[in-house]
Amino acid sequence: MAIPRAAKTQRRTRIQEEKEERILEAALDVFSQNGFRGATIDQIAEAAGMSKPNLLYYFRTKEAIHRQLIDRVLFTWLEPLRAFDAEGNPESEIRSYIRRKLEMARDFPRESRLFANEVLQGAPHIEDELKGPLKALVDEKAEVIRTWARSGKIAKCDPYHLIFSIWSTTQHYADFDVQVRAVLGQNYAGEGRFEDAARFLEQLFIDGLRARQS
Amino acid sequence: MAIPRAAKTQRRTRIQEEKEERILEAALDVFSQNGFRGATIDQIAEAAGMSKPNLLYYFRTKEAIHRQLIDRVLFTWLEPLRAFDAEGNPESEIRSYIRRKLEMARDFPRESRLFANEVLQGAPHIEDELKGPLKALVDEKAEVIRTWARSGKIAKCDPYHLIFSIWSTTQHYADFDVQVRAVLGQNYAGEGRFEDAARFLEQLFIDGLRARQS
DNA sequence: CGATAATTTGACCGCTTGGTAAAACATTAC
DNA sequence: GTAATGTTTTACCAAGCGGTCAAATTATCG
Repeated sequence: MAIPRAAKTQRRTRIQEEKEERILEAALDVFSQNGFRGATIDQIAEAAGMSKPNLLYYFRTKEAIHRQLIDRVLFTWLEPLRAFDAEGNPESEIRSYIRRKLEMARDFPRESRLFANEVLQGAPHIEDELKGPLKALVDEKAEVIRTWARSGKIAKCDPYHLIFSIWSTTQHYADFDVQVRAVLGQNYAGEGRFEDAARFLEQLFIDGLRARQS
Repeated sequence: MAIPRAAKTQRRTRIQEEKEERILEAALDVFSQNGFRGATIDQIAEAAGMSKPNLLYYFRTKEAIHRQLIDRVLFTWLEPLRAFDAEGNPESEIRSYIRRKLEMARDFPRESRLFANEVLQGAPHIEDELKGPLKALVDEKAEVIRTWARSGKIAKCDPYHLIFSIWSTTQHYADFDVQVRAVLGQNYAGEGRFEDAARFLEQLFIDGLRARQS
């Protein structure tokens, strides 16, 4: 009798732990490439090397898999912003924020695309998280930036749009990877593009935000 | 007898013209919100106010609708970059390019999202266009930028990443609109965000690219 | 008008999809 | 060992999907 699925007992078995991980890993592949509606349970099951009903034994619905993935990603995705330190040196804080975000785009492109897919399609599953925790965190860091600007450490600028522009420029290398590769062409498209991007973006933001007297 | 669908005669009737337009308009809504796989013909037909078989009388397959939409968008989407003038003043050229791209994000967000959806999911339908015409155009304009940099009119920088960063920052306001609204909150989220964005981005890029002696 | 071509509809098909039921099989605890 | 629990499989279903077909309807033109 196994009516209640894999969650009746509080303790998760070794098998549960391992299989759920495999499913999430496979689902990340599939969701990030096809979006929620475009992904099928069969695809995920095959990628995870198990049958569809077996997968559904661990996650009752497609949405359940997606939700858990999104929750994870959302958390780690904001890590770099959380690390933004009000006490640190503005220039080096911004510089290392850009660098960290770029590293994430390079090392976790699937996570970035999962998130992009979700937001692009109207964020039907995470509107609350965006309006709640995300907004709160951004508000907090925006205040830090505003303080820096007021004390003349960086140029006066709208902190929200500054954050948006760092998000968009860095995530571009994950979300629009195909386009970036197509434009740069074979010759250029080694992983070196991330270093070139880092150099360019650091120059742009640091020089663009350098405090001016005018 | 109407065996060959709406294309046998070279001359397109008034009805054809009008219905096809209505279908494409509806399809833009649906595709841009759900991506290709996520969109259904029924949805598009309903949005266009006609029955599914009727829609399929004008476009034989779902892909045919999508392809035509993509072709259109791709063309108009590159218009601002094409307008980039080698003879013009670098600062004002860059400034107006940013402004135009932002206007497009504001006025044609569905087109932007259609494109983003496509690229995000690996650009299965437009890889050739990216590697061909798009790359060619970017290569050309990159050379212009490089010339400006060499002659000291703007700071030395990687022209490709400069273009990427303008694309990403401006399109962000269309593609990630939900997130932008969520973060800015009710108070801020009037259309004024585009003006704030324009101010910020112009400042960032102009100051970030101002020629330096160092 | 009448004929011919263009358009629209309703019924339908085969396939894929998310999800279920129940029984077979494996593991663990005593 | 054996009983209880946890896991996996096989067979299946109802709904949704892209698309077809033939008949019905409407527009066009001489």
